Amino acid sequence: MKALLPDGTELQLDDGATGADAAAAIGAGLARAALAVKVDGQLRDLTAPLHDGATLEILTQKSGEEALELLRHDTAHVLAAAVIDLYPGVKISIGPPIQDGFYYDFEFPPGVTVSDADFARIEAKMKEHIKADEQFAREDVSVGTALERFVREQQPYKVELIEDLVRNAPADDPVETVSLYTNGPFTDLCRGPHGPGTKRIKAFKLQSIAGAYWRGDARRTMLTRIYGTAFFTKEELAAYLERVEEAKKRDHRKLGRELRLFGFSAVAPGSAFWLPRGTQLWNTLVAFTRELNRPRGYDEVKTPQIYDSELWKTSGHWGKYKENMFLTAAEDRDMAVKPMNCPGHCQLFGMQRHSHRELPVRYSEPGLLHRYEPSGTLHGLMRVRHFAQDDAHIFCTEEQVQDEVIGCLDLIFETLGRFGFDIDIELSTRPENRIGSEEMWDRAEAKLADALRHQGLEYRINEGDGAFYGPKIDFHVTDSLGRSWQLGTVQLDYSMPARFGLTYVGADDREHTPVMIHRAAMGSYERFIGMLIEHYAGEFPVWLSPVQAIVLPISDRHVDYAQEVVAALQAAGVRVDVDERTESVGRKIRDAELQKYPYMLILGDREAEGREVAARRHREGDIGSFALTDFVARVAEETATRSA
RNA sequence: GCCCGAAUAGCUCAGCUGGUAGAGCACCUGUCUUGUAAACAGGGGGUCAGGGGUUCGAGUCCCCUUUCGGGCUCCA
Repeated sequence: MKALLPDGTELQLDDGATGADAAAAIGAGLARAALAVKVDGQLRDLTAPLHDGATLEILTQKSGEEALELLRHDTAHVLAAAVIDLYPGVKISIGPPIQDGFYYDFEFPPGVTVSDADFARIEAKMKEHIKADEQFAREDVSVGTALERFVREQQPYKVELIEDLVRNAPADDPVETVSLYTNGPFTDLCRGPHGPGTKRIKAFKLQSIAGAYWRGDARRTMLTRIYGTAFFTKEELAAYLERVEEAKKRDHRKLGRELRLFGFSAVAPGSAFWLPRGTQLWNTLVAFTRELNRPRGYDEVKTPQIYDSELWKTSGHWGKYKENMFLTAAEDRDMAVKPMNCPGHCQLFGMQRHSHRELPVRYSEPGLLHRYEPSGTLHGLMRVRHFAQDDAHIFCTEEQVQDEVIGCLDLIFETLGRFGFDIDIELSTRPENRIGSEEMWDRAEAKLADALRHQGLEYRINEGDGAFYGPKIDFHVTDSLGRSWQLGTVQLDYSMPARFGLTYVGADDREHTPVMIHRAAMGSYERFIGMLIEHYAGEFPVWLSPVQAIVLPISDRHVDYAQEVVAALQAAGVRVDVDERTESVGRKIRDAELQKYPYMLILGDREAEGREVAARRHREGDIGSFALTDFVARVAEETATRSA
């Protein structure tokens, strides 16, 4: 029989030949390096028989992501083998490869807890299995045989997985057999494929331990998840661990403290205390928001913090989010601190009569919000209990929805584009727990999809993740350690205006219910600042930097001129510090570099005489001398145009 | 909220199997008056997160609480 190779050549093989045979026919080196084979684009074990006319690609460690995934999947099985050796009675569930590594979920016997202190012991046992070069042997068995086996071995999770496989199979293609993979003492229900043997695992490391609910369901057992990673070489593993260490240096919680932007206190968990510099950064972003909103027809408004529970019942939040709101009472009235601005904006809209001629009405408000987030979900600035959004609500007619959504997408891109983030877009559709009719959801989801297509944007559908009142488009960005966070959002809402009885008077002189669009570009300022810190590693562009320059007089006799320079910069709106300590210039520069000031201005006799500044750029070093007026103009220009 | 772990000076950390706290940086004072990434000397600063227990004796062992870290669930 024949097989076709990636370079277009044909390979002659005996009937019944396997991927391993094909690799051997090409060359002994490839045979040794082979991990798996891609047959007609499908990854298979090397031992799987080929068919005539198959297109083949031999997977080796040079094959990139797919090869790494295979290796990590192999390593997950070795981890399970080691854990079964060390913890008799352990129950196994699943162990897939993931981004950057793998995990395996276990239920340890009652009373047994495993922590990262046990990693050394588990890793040692894994090494024994790797050294033994145990082969991954695949076996296709009937559902009955597999069930019997896992029942006998008291592995209820595997039994449940098989039962679900059978149950969820389409009627015209029922599941009759399942595949098992055995490496050493361990046999797992597994789709495969796997590499030839455990010895291919040249470098691995267990990384962390975590609880994880069985099947991701908080009502079910919490399993113990062990995370690890694996590479084909020790050098790659070392390089990866080094990258992780480097990424940790960008952590916004660390930089926030070092750069004196914000802090946290146990007296207000999940709520940042903003130091002067952090507050400045915050205000710069709010000013940026206002500047973008103004020409787009937004009007800034202010609404109260605390409302009667009746308002939350009307909006629907009381039913769905009461547990996550800060509740209070005043004169026996149940009140709640606002977790979002929309009901307040509905109240505001309803305070006046509106003609269709006024629409769209666009209210923006950087309002302070409080959400009683579960303690375990808090995370630096990324997930907090007290925050503000660059929030706005648009009330418009059905006909205006398309243009308004497009306008929102445009605004979000202009906002996020300024910072150069890599953005992932998601369209989140109707959730299980929702209000409104199916027709409403059909229409709303279609409108958002249309707007995305109109803008030529790539997006992914996130089934069932919409807000309870409508579908949404979300903008996601990843942090320094690869965790994804939602920033901007556009949400279509056909429910809340009706619940609040909002109307406008149409051209037909009748009352109509407006459509409401909720949108934010940065999301919350807190999270956005957290992302910015990690994105820039604390080295903000000039326009954004809390303090843009620091003046460094060389000796005490230069302090007067330094004050003059400070005054000139401040008069032009430049944010500037001065270091008047009687320290060496080297010392002042070092400290200023560590604080990541974009500009350092060194002032000595030469500068004082010539009305100049000797400028130094963060990271770059000396950039030469400027006439004081020229330098002031430069920074003012960079700030005004946000060009540096 | 759930699982695992952690909490020692402002920060980063040391403190062996229990014998009542230490370093570097930062801070303060003095000397030095400095030309592009760390001058020198001295000094102050800790109810070892909080509470309870075991013990002759607890930073160290046990329990509870709080907060934080890594995940899971959740995220209007």
